[in-house]
Amino acid sequence: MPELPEVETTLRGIRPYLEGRRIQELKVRERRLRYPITDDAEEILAGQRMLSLSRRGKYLLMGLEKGSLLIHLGMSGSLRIVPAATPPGIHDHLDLVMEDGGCLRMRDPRRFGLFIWIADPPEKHPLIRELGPEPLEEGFGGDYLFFRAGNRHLPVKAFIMDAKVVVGIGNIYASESLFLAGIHPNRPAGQVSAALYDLLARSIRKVLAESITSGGTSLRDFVREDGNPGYFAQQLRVYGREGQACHYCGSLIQREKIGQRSSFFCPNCQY
DNA sequence: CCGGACGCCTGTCGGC
DNA sequence: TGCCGACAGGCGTCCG
Repeated sequence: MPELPEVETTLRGIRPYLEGRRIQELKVRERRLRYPITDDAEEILAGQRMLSLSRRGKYLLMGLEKGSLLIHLGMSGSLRIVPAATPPGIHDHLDLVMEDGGCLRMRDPRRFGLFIWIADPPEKHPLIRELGPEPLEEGFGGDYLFFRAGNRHLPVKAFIMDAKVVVGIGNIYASESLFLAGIHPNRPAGQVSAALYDLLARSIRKVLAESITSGGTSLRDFVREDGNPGYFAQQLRVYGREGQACHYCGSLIQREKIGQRSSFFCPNCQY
């Protein structure tokens, strides 16, 4: 569920409560996430100072005095800052209690999320090592996408959702970006022109930046660190709007499965 | 190597 | 009211 804007929103929200502070203890109520939380995690984390927080794609990285925490929110995960005494709800799987009484609480009903400690630098970790460029940073643009697309036949929507190509774009923002660029999500990646990839790269940046400004998209699960929703759902142009009028031409927005994922597009504006 | 299908989990919603 | 299938923001693995 959380894509780059939701993870970025979460990062900005939790950073002031964590950066430079010392971890008092890790409390785990459910160890079975995507990878099980190992039995030594509590011992490793207790007493360590959190030196830095950052984001890589949809991963959150927390640099500690020794090693790092690697966190992913999967489909349904969220992180909130709560007073340590707040009773946990269902699916509140763990608390990272800080020495000042603040507490980072992870909720994840579907348990596709990840919370692991790693000893080596994160950029060497297999989950991070192969990731493509950040879409909002240098190194990402139309010429890069055009080059990577080569003669590939997969739908362009699946192509931009591949984290090895570019990180952070999930099902919502893929549909939104392709609408802005006027590209049909089912077009083979290798049959999109360099000029259109330039437009697509700009559209991706625009959509992600807009959403970050709005605090991300809340459809069902996503909440910000203070429990409030993000408001970008109100600005979605096609996602979730099947059967409704295209804001630009009035045609009815269609939904189609592409790569087992629902995709939304305007049949008139996108080709 | 590439692309598509599937599985991992729980919750919600709509139709019958 | 209850049941059942479809679907949900991600991603790794397997297979042809």
